[in-house]
Amino acid sequence: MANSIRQTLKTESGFKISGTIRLESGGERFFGPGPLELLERIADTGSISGAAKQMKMSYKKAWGIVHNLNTRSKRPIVVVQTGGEKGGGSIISADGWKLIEYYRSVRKRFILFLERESRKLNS
Amino acid sequence: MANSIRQTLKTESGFKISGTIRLESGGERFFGPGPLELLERIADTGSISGAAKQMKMSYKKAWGIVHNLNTRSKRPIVVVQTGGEKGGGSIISADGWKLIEYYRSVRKRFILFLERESRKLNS
DNA sequence: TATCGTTATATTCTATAAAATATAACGAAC
DNA sequence: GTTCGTTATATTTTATAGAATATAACGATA
Repeated sequence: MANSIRQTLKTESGFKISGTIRLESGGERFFGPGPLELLERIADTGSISGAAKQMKMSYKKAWGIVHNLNTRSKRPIVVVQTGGEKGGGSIISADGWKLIEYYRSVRKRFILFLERESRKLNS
Repeated sequence: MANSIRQTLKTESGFKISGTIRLESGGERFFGPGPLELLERIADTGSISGAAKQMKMSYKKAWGIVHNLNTRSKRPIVVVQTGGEKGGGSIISADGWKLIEYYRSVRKRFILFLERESRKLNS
């Protein structure tokens, strides 16, 4: 492959290989970069609405993601409290944290894969 | 990580790790699974319109993809003939084929990566 | 029970994407 | 110069996604 494509790709001023990975169950998407960031910000802010605001995402959409995660897991990923002091809030469950950590670890290896491939391409 | 997430993921009836990869230049997407399939079908049918029909995609969209590939490459990926015998047609250029082969080879390694990770997860 | 900010949900509006339709240009072959 | 199926392009219509708005429920605390 040390031929005209590589040539082409290089002369096109720096091609990169990028991508995304996600978890799916039963053919349906379950978890990916979007939900990951949302969970991280829920952990930060302590609420769905706060996380949504940070991501400039509508509360409705953020709530939908959380709802989807929770209804498709047998145990909740986000523990939600409606009402109460300060009106309520949300925290990441232990399972939620494990999910986050697992996805992060796979993503880390994925990024290494991409870097290896990009190096191979530009050499 | 041999703990409750794995447990969770397994009991959720077979989690898989899936994903997509693409080539990008200058931060913009250049090539991915969609264009790959389109090019393959153009090679099969000898025309953009035939490929579009096979993919149940509008001709306009297919043409847009081809146009994008060609205008962003210094040499055409798809050689297009308008008019002529049988009205015209399109063929994949040598550069186009190299692009296809390169993407396929990266994708092959990516699939191996996904399989390895999925095995790791379910063990 | 009045207050608070959040969760929960429905509804309406808007912007974007996709589909559908239409039409012209093309050039070899007859 | 007529025909052919394709490329090329504009326009209109439709469908989908997202944003915006509104409102109720919630439950601890004062």
